Amino acid sequence: MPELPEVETIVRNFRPRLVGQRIASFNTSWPKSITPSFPRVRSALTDRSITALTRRGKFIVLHLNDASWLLVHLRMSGRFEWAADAPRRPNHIRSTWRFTTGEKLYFCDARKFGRITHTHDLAIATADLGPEPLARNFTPTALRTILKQRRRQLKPLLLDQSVIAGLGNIYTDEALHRAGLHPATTSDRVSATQSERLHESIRSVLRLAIRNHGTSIDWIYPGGWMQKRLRVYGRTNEPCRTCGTPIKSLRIAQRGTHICPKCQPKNGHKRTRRRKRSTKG
DNA sequence: TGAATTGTTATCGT
DNA sequence: AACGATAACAATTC
Repeated sequence: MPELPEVETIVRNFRPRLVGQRIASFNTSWPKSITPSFPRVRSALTDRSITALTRRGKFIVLHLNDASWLLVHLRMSGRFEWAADAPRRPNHIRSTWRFTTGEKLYFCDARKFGRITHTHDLAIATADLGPEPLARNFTPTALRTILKQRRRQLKPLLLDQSVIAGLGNIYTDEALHRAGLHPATTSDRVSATQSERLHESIRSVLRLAIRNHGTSIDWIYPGGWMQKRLRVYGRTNEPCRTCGTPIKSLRIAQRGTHICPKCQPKNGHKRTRRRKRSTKG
């Protein structure tokens, strides 16, 4: 559930108190979530200091003082919690960091899908992630190239972390609506103008969501208010904020998908068919 | 109670 | 072979 803006918010929130801490001990009650293995990660972490906290796609990256890294992926329901900040002992604690200051950090995860990975080579660990959509090198041309290189429906293409890192179900739907594109549109049929609009939509919706500290949909991720600004996600049958047409929910690539049928027409308004056929032999 | 939820991976087909 | 579509899966909530 947490996507790029939520992960970015978490990183910003935890950075001041986490960076500089030295790990006294690390423990888990769910070793399946730890890679390469709990004993190896425990010894890699013990007595190390955290020198920086960053984000790559939906991964939280803890930089350690021996030039190794700990990657945390929240998947659906993962979250961090400082023991001292919790009014009572949190539910679903899976892993615990104890620091030399005496502070304790919990990794809580109701659904146990979250993953914690230690690596000595960050580049290898993140090798199959696509570009950061908010980075300078993610230009309109870069997106145009991505769309033309493939021939896939836009929705699963944008959800694919190896294509672009950080988009999930919410912001994919939001970006496509803002760009006026139907999620089932085939990527190589997106025009240059549409591609440029999609590029702008992706970046502006992510920036807006970060400014709003992410989307709080349910119990999983509290604290954000981007849900007030969403235009399609979770708004089935509610009026489109652009044209008033009821938002429709459909299923694309086994994912719940939300569109405005008027703002995001299936084939655009032009060319509804193509005749070209491969004649290579 | 079981349908819904998401990102990743394995598998199947072209 | 490379790519794209699809199914399965992790486990829990409401």
